[in-house]
Amino acid sequence: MKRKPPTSTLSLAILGLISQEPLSGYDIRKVFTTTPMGQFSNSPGAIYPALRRMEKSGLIMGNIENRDTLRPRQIYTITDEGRKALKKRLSQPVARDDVVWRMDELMLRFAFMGDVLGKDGSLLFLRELKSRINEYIPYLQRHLEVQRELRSVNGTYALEQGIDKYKATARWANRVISKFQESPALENPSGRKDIDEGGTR
Amino acid sequence: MKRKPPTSTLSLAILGLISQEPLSGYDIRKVFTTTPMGQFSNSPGAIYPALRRMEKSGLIMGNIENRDTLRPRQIYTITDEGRKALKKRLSQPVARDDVVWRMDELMLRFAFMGDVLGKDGSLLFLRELKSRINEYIPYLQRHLEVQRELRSVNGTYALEQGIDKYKATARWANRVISKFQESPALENPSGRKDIDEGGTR
DNA sequence: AATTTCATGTAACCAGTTACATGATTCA
DNA sequence: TGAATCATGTAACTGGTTACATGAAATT
Repeated sequence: MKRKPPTSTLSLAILGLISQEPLSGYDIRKVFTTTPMGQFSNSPGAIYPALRRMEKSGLIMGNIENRDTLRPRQIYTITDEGRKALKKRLSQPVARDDVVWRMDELMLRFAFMGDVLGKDGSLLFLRELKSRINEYIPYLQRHLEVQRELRSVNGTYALEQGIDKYKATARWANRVISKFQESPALENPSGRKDIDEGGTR
Repeated sequence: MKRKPPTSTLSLAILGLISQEPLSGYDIRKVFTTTPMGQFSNSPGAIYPALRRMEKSGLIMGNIENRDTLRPRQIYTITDEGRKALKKRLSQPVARDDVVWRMDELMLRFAFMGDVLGKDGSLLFLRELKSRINEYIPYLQRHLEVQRELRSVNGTYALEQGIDKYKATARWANRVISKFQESPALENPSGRKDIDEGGTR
């Protein structure tokens, strides 16, 4: 019986990494412990069980390297089903709830989106993100007034910080949108590397 | 046997709310569903068990209102032990790991800190927060270079967004620090309300 | 009379953390 | 030869989500 695919942020991070190149559990841990991706957990007690869950649901496939030797390695490769699931997950429209509760996951989606959805998909994502943020900010600002009336000084400032962060993200989205529009509109949704896509640096 | 006090963000949010005034589980849910505090979960399946855990560990005490009537309400009040635990949790120094993994909790701490630690405590917290962020940003910027070399366009931008957010928070901290310093340095660590503390608005 | 709100809860499920365990291999 | 690294894993615990259940009271 195939289990249904896990949907945690960690699973997405792992699937995204494996989609770029086959990796072992240890490789994944290394990425998590040595890069800012570590925000999505780095404990073996999370990664190994997640890998097995993902294998059981058919998103990835483990191949034992050095079988029969003293130090076997499970190298996981993404399956066609996994690629389809990844694409589906990256293609989800940006919802208000994502902006409220799952900003980390949104940024993770954006980070892995380039190879899968290309520049066009990324642009669509950024425009949606901007819209959802701009719809959410007024709600927060109304609550700012409520907080002020409650005379909770710290509470008011804390809310202001939340608003600041969303504004910073909206500005970032604008900046990236213009950069994407400036550079030659080469589409690349297939995973192949464009020659010199980064030529504007 | 008393269980040891829960340490989740949700527990802190609940303890902070109850420290301001006695509340029922339903009251707490209402706060979570109608304000931006809802980020810290709003499901009854999280709140009611959390309340019972906190009661078992002695942080709060439930009193049944309308006992014997058809609609009893459990009103929870913070205990002395709970107040002590809250103060201790709010007084923790800001660690690098907090900045990396638990920004939400840090902001929650700041929001509840005013009544418990006063303006001095809040200032100390903000200065620590600023330092930890400024120590962390260079690490992120080094990884920005790595990402650029990997020619992962989206990955690079995603990291930039992370840095932007931290920078926005550092600027916010600076702003609040100056505001706290401008206004008359009335200390208020006792929970009593200063008359017109919000006079600078 | 029907719907919404008040108020509290449970059960099944999922998944993450901490801490520990194992044993080979490489390096100093 | 002892430490660090490679590589994989488990167990106990904690706690959150979804979905469901119950039933009174207030509202329309």
